[in-house]
Amino acid sequence: MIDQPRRPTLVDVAERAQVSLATVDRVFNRRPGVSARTVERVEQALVKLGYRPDPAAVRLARGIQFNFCFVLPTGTNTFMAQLAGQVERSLHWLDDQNTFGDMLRVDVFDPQVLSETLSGLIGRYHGVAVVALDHPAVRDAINLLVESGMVVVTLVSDAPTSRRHRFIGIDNPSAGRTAGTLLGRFSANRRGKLGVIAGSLTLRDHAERLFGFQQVIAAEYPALIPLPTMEGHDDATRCRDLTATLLRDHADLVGIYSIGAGTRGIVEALETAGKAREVIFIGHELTEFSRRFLIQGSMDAVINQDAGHEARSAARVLLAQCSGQPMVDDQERIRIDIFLRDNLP
Amino acid sequence: MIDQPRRPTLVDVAERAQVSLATVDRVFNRRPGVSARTVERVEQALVKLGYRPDPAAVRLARGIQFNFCFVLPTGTNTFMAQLAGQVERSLHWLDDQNTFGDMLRVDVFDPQVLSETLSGLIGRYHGVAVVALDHPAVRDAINLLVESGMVVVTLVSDAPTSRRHRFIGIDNPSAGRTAGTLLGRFSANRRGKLGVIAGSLTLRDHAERLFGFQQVIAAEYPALIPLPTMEGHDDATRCRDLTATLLRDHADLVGIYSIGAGTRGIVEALETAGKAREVIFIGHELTEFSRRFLIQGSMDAVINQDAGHEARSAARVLLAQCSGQPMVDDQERIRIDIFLRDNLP
DNA sequence: CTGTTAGCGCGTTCAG
DNA sequence: CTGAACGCGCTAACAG
Repeated sequence: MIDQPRRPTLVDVAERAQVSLATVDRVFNRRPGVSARTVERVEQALVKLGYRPDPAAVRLARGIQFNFCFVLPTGTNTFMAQLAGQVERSLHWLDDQNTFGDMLRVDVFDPQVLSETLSGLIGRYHGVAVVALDHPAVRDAINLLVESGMVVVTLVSDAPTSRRHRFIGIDNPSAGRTAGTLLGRFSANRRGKLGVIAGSLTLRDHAERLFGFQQVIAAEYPALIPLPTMEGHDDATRCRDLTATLLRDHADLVGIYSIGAGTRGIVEALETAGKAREVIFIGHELTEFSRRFLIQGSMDAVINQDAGHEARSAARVLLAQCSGQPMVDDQERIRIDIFLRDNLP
Repeated sequence: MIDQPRRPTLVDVAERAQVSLATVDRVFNRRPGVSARTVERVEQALVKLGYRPDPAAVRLARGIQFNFCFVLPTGTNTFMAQLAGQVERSLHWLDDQNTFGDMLRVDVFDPQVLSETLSGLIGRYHGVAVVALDHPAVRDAINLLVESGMVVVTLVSDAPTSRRHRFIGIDNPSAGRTAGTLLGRFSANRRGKLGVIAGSLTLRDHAERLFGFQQVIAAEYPALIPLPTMEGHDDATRCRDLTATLLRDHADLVGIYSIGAGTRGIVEALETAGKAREVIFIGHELTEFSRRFLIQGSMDAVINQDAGHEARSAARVLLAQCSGQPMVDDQERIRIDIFLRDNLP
């Protein structure tokens, strides 16, 4: 290939500034012990040559290694299983960056268990990514980690009042509004009730989605009346029964918004009642099931957060924070994906 | 931090296999000149220790440098400007990977110019990312590059019959179907005409979107009749005039699908006619304009491809192909984003 | 066939 | 205050 204009190295800069390699290094890394005059000369050479350190060489020379820990919920929720799988893959990637990662699975729904688990991590890792819970005990535990100098990011579910460095996940009120708009527009001016099934309203993200949803429906679609929100505890069987009740009690049911998991149960009930096409159904997270439901028409839209993206992003952000590198903000923003039958990946 | 179980190095493997560093290297990199017995021993040690090469060290030692070229269209189309900006940023990233990138802007709509430009790249780069055109001359030029040993990826617009290594962009027929479904469902069972404005139907991606769109409308929404497709040449003024004509001639216009650029003009005409709310309008690409139109309600949905994602993906894919590294397929799949007012980033 | 050795670009002692 | 020298993990000549 044609002339490779070899990128300038510290040696090049040293030559140009008529000093030694070590001196240039000291100036570049803002270490003390260099006379003002020399600093001046070196800095000139630095900018003149447009020096930029070779990240590979830096990593090699510094021999830096980090330890990260991913704390995920136990349980067999399809989305969390997906997330765990993707985190697993990110761990391999981290390995190549000379960083070791562990994955812990705990009952994040129990604030005590979660906060104790987190506290136990102090001093053992440089960074922690945790599917959090907005609870005082958890917040304190996170703050403890941060104060001890660790980098903490919350993943999927935030603890906004804590001092975590960053939240990696979607904007849940917006996700709820998105569901509301889709349901409203898909309803084709029909008039009637809306069923809303959450996992548990004590979960902040579910509560936030509900809020956004109700906001839009109330403001834009007065013909649609949301029924009291039910809690399906992310359980398919339970959701199925709730849906069956819904269908029995409300002949004018226009649509259902499922805020959490349990999608399978809802579709089952809809199909049993022969209303899978008639009732508009919107839920969260693209899984093998919701994917199938979209294709066969029993679901109308799926709001999704990309588990792979979230896992990779968490790994990248932790690494960037720990090693003081910049990051591409744009790349780390988790989108609120809308999937219809037509744009499935 | 706690015990860092230092990752095994080639030296560790060498010790364990009772051979020298060089021998291990030969075995690991499948180079000739090692006796079968030794190979055996070394491989055992390799797997036993779970050896994985340190990418940073490899890059440093190999001193590999690549030259990439990004070929983008000239013209001031907002999306292409976005793409160019994102490519610019990717070039910086590539720089850190010790890879130099150039960006060329040519009139890709002229097959001759494009194919000659491409042919001129032979031997000057290791990899090329090009916003292509499905034309025999272009296809031949791409094949020429590939045959000369270069890695070629098409970006945003494909040349599917060429031997490019990969296409980085969205599935356009699906994008068209997505627009069709949204328009159909948003139409709330209204009955009437649909305006369709493309940039130019000689552009493969526009033709593909149109195909998908019509497919869905014909099959699922018989109450909606697409009018003959018009060509706005991605020009706002022209699109405005076309839209004005459309509104004048068809009182029963239910919606408009804009396949290419020129969104601004369409909204202008809609607002002049006081029909911005009444007529459903769906278009492509999220820009500062379409963003505003979504918020103010003159657009109902935007189908988007993430220019930043595409630029980064092209860079990563080229690098991975050239250096023989694996890539995360999942991460390189460009999504068909749907944006409503509610889920704007 | 196998081992020794000199770098790659940078960080980090340790002398001067 | 400054410079020389070694090492990080790996590759690639060059010996043996």
